Order: sequence, then structure tokens, then C-alpha cells
Amino acid sequence: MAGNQGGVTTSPNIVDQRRETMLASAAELIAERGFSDTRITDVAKRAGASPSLVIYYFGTKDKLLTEALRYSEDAFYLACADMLASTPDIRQRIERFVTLTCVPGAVDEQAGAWGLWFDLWAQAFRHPLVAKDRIDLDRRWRSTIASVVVDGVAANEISKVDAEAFALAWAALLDGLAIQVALEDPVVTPERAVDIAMSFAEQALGLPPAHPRRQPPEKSSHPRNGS
Amino acid sequence: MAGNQGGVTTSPNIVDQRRETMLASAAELIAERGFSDTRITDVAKRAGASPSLVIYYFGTKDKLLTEALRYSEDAFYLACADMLASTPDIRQRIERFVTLTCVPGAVDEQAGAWGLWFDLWAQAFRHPLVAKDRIDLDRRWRSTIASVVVDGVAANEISKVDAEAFALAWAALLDGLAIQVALEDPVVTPERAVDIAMSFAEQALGLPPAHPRRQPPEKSSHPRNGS
DNA sequence: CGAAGTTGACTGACTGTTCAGTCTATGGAG
DNA sequence: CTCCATAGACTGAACAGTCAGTCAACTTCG
Repeated sequence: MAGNQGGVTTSPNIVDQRRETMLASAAELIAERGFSDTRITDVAKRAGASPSLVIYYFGTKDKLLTEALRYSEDAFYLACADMLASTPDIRQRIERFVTLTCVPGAVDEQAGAWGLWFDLWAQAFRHPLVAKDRIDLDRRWRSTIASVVVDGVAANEISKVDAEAFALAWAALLDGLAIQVALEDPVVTPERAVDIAMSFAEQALGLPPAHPRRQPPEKSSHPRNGS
Repeated sequence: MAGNQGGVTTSPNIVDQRRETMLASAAELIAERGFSDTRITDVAKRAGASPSLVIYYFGTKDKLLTEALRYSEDAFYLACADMLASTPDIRQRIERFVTLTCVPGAVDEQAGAWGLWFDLWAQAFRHPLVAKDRIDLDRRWRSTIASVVVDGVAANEISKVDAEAFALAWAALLDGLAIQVALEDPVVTPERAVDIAMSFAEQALGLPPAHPRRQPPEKSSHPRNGS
């Protein structure tokens, strides 16, 4: 973060810092109120600057919001990579993926991050430029999942599977579950979502389905979809 | 349509017709441009009325757009029920579900219907009233899926499974896949999405995967077929 | 000094909503 | 049957608020 040398001699530091504050503020606001209900005045206020300065930095509102979207995405993947680095076991990694997407408050980032995804999708659906970004983003996400699987195979933790195919299907499942949880569907509780996502992964990857942590004592009616 | 007796003597017919035209126009616009970029002027123009009249009917822009959302949802489920009524076989029903959600242009409704879902989610995330609607909507959707499964079990087409649990997981998977397809992810093509969704269903329901995805040889009566 | 950073005041366009009526048709009174 | 009163559908014009973006001045710093 401190390494950006834009060619300016003196202090890109304070400039970059401002920029980032603004982007972070914008991302927060978007998550809270939505893309179109975010005013530059609000961003400025939260960033501790004047509205004019925000325009001075980003030129236009659209550019600011779009960059904020990208900024937030990057932050998410940074956190993700961080998580992977400190979690060597494949099962725990998979579990982390699930909690990261399906359990509210699991990430120490802003809790309302889901709001960002909804707006990102809506925006991507209509603006090709955002769409391009989102595609890259998702490709990165799936390949992160896939490489965890590949690592697991290489480490002999699981038997060989089609990592790409798994990533594709599982990522879609996670998205779908995350939507329900984010929208607080009373039927799809976070625990339920985690169960479903884990069951799928266990079956597809041949993970041992035994929970290392607690297990419901007498609950034998666990909906395993083994047919 | 013709049954509404509001106490007005003359013709509630034309009123309801106007209302519906406006709602349909609004739904179209929302799908095209997004919720927040839809102006009442645009709705009025498309509906062949004056902006004032739109307000006259709906009181406020928000009410109009919210009702339009609900209107479109209802239309979707109407089409869905229609489809089920004319498709007795469980496998074909499942296939129809998949194409309905994951194949663009499969529905004869407006093609941009996905845009509506993105906006519905974004709106539901922040406005509790819309959220309530969406929850009902999804409950209906899942129970539709579940009842198809239950019917299949009752008809001995498949062996007994937890229909609710299947509906939950499968609906989430469909949502996730639909997102990718709607956003034209180059990796997740419609065919790919269909494959994944069908594989999951086949495995979870114990459907015979033997039948390749192909229309039955000759079906004399196709009530509707695109493509 | 000069360039970059910063700001408050201002503006111009946009747009939801109101309002004061116009138009049409129904239905009862004469 | 005619005529007017009434109601509801409908409209154009104005209103009022919002908000992104401009501008000229001021500050800070090298």
C-alpha cells in the first residue's frame, strides 16, 4: 500500500491516503444505502473532506463509485488470501470459505458487504465496464477455490477431482445461499446454509463428513442428500 | 379482471387495464434501466399517459415501482404454474425449471427479467417491506420445487427424498448459476449451467442420468416453444 | 513564486409531486 | 328527450427540492 510511486516527487503518501479514505467511505456508503442512493456529499462527510475535493480526486461520481466497488472487491480478496495463508488444512479452508460467504459477521470487515454484491450485480448487468470487472472478479474467486482443491489433491488430503468443475458449481451454490442469508430468509438460516454448502463439498470432494467440532447429539435426521 | 366491483358504476375495467399497463411498463423499464434509473416520465410515456396520471394512480413513485416488482413476480409464477400444469413428467419438470432460470430467452416473457431480480435483491436488502415480499416469493418458489419432488415420489418416479431440503439447496444453486449466466460470464455458459443444475438434481433425486438432454422425440402439442 | 490541495458558494439541470382546472360520461330532474 | 350537476379520469404548467459539477479564491508547502 505504501509503495505506490506515481511519479510525483513529494508526497503521494498523503494523497493516496486521502484517496483510500474516500474509496473506503464510498464503499461503506454503497453497502449501506446502495449505489444510487450514495451522494458525494455523504462520502465527503464520512471521509472528512469537502464534496468539491471528492470531485477533484475522482472527477465524477460514477468514477468514484465504480472505483469504490473495485476497491472493496480487492479488499475482500486480500482478506481471502490472508485467510488461506494461515489455514493449511483443506477442510478448514473449505469451512472458512463457507463462513466467509454465508455467515454474517464472520468477516471482520464491514458487515454490510453483501449490499455491495447486490449493487455490483445490478450495475454489472447494465454497464459493460462493470460487467468486465465482475467477470474477472469471479474468475479469481473460482480459481482460488480450485487451487485449494488442487492443493488438497497434491497433499493427498483428498482423491483426484475436477477442481474447475467443482469450483464452478460450488461457487454458484455459495452465491445462492449467501443471497438467502443476506436477505434474512427465515428458512435459510446461516447454520442451514453452512450445512448445505459443506455437505455438497464433502460429497463432491470426498471429504470425511465427520465434524471435528461439536455435533448434534441425537439429531439423526441430518438431511444428507445421499439419495 | 371483470370481477372487480368497487362500487363504481361505470367501468372499473378501463381503470384496471390502465393500472396493469402502467405496472407492465414500469416492470419493463426497471428490468432495462434499473430501479433507480426509472423515471415516472418514462413509465408514463411507455404507458401512453401523462406523468401526473401515474401519480394519480399510484400516489408515489416508490409505490409504483414496488408494485411493479410484485406484479412481475406474480407474472413469473403464473407462467411457472402454467408450465407445470402442462408438464406431467418429473424429469421434464425439473428440466423446465432449469431452462426457466438459466437459459436466456427460454421464457417468452421479457428477456431482461434478470435485471428485475438484481434490483429486487438490492431493494430487499435495504427495505424491510420489500424484503418481506421477497421472502414470501422465495418460499413459494421452493415449495413449488418441493411439491414437484413430492409428486414425483408419489408417482413412484423417484424414491423418497427430503423434498424441502432438496428444494432449498437446489434453488440456491439455480440462483447462483442464473447470476453467472445473466451476467454473461464466459466460463459459465447456459449449457454449462444447465449441466450443473441437472447433475445436482439427478444425483440428489436419484433421477436416471441415462436420458441425455434432448427433447422427447415427438411431442405433438407444444403450448409454447421459443428457440 | 508556483503548483497542488482544498474549500464554500453557486448553478443549472433534473424530476417527483401538487394543483387548478378540463374533458367525458353517467344519471337524475324537469 | 334535454339539460345540468356531479364524479371520476386526466392533463399541463408550475413548484420545490435535490444534487452533481463549476469556479474563483484561499491555503499550504516545496
